[in-house]
Amino acid sequence: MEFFFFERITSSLDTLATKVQFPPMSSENELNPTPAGPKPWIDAGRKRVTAEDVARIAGVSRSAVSRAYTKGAYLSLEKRRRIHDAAEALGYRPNALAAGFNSNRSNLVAIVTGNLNNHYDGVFTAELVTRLNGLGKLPVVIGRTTDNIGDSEILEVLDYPLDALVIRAGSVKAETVEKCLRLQVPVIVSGRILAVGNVDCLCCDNHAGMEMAVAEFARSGRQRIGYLGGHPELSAEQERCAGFVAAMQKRHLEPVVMEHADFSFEGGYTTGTKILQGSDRPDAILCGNDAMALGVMNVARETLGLDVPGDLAIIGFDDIELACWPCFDLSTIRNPIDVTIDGIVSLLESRFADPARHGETIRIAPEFIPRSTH
Amino acid sequence: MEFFFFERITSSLDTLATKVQFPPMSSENELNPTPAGPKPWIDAGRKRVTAEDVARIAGVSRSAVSRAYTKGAYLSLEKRRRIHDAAEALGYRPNALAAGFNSNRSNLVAIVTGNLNNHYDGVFTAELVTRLNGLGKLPVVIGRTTDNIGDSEILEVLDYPLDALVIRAGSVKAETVEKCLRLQVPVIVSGRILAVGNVDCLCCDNHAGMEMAVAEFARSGRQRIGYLGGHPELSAEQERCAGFVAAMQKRHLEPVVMEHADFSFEGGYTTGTKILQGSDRPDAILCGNDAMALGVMNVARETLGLDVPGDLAIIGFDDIELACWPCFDLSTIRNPIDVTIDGIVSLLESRFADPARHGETIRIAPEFIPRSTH
DNA sequence: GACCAATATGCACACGTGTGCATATAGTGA
DNA sequence: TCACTATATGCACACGTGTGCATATTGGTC
Repeated sequence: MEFFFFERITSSLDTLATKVQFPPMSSENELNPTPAGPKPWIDAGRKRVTAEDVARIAGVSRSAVSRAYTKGAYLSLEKRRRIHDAAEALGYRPNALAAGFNSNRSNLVAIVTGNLNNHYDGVFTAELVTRLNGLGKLPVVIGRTTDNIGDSEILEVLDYPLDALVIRAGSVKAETVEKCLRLQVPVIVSGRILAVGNVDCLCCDNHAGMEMAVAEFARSGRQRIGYLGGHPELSAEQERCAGFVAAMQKRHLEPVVMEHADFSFEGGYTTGTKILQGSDRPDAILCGNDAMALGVMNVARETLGLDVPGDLAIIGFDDIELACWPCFDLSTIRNPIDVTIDGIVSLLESRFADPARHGETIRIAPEFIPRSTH
Repeated sequence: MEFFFFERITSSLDTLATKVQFPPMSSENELNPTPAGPKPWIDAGRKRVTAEDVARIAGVSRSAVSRAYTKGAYLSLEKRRRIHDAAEALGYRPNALAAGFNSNRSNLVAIVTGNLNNHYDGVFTAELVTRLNGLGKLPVVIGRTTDNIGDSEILEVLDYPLDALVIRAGSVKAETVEKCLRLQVPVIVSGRILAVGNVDCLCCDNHAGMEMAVAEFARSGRQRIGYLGGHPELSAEQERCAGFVAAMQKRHLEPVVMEHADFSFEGGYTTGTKILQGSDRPDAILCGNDAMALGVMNVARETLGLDVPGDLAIIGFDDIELACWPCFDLSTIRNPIDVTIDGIVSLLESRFADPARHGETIRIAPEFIPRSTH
């Protein structure tokens, strides 16, 4: 009697099996034979199996099913087994969203990132995703590959009850962050410092990094130093540019050229061409990030046949994976992803433990990585 | 009287303001001044504002609030205005998860990807994320940067009611996919063909791609052709390797060497060193992907001082962005990401429209991109 | 047998929303 | 005034789960 439901499902599946058309056979077929038993096809009318269904099959109350998945809950061994069997037969898994729904934890953590095509941001996001997966969180990525992300996308994802929001968009408005906080969503900003209550921030000490780079150029006797930055609207660019200018002034040096591109290889290549073909060519270029530095290096070597570092010294910023490839071996300022991710995870855990704690700011120390381009 | 709730909130915030400690001031502070009015700090005890709260403030029923956010619903202009004002004052946004909870649409789409540090997979994921964002879906990324992802991670994310699951893990088991289908979660597999009912697949015609590459080597008179593939467990590698072997046999050519690495630059570099320093060096190497091809190229040029393509011809697979950088200018087989993503989105939409439709398989046509390394 | 603690189990509520249904009000035409 | 339609609004249910509370059963000790 109580097995009626179960029978209805299997019979429904058998009926379906005759109707559904298989995709064309492939060579994979014998490698991965479909095992015998009920075919796991999607049935338009049927919905996900719930605890109620399992309870009906196992002949227990729905509460018992819930307890079967709760460690430490009182439940007789006999029932636990019956429930487990029924769940197995039906393919039941507790709906984590429904569970989190009343415990007020969605496990959703949104990662808002600037431009995913930027190699550094891509690796950064991937690394953060990996860590969040390890913490049992669901990383929801919000980003674009074409352009930098805007604040409207952040507001959209806020419609979901996030456990936290990690923002890595250099131009996010303080006003937007405040809207997050009003919805009681903890915010962590990476890549810029934001003076808004309750927000945790991490940022590389870009100023110090640029000072290191200029010091290296000065030490090796470069006199005609140029600068190629990213989009001036981005916070990282503002700090790096200011750091460069300050370091130059300190040494009474005048920049030969100062240009801005878009933090991409293509940008570095195009603007690098303009700089190097200009009337007074620098003998050193400090780049706002590695991608642009590689673009400049390509112009120098491939297009103009210049010797790097003989004719032109180049220093980048970030230390992306490509920087240490033998063909580049780029001197650069490391903006350590691992340290930053560790910091984010640490801040997240502190915030989960005490949502109302005051905001904390972590400055990440950059490091000069001497290679062969300066 | 009915405004008691609102007053409680504001007074609670004002009390808090004296207790919470500000983060240290920064130079950003005057750029982004905190606007006057209630400070949007997180309050440990307070929860997200609900429609019920808005209803209380606006003096209407909760249904009315819901209708205020439903286009086309009957609601007097007067009420709509009052609700909008109250919502604005409280910072209310409908909880999208609760809304989707009973309409059986979570908007969550999981993307399971092999190794996020693989450049191709990284860009692929980023592009798919961008598209899904545009469709109003929440892309949940499951992946690792260290190793290839396993099936257990897929089963974990299945605890959430996904709208769909896009798998790009070359070694996913058919059994795992069946578990997804049993939970009524549509599955799209990219990068391999899986003969399981209701599953949509996309896969580049790797066999044809390798045939093109071998044809190019043969045309330019290369006789001593070697092969460097990825991990043999991955479906893409199996197809590519088989394609290479078949194309060679067809021309009565014997491979000089056949090795396998891990689809990474480092793998290509290390195994490339082994191949090129061996006793009989090939005059052409066909690589399983571009990353390894670039690794091989680095060994050849930087370490051994070989001329590419004079001493050694190289052809890769994928056509990643780096392949067309001037310093590489790598001849390769394009595995077009844009076409693949278009296909995924198209399959997704068909699947949403008719969840029970039979599985469809799309073969993506590869294209030979002649550059200067062959 | 009496008492108590430990174990087992079901009921009912909460979580936040959309919406079907019933009902109330306003507007229009005869 | 009546009938009919268009508009407006609230009640109550559904979605799937965890859990507090009350109650029932068991096992052990005096």
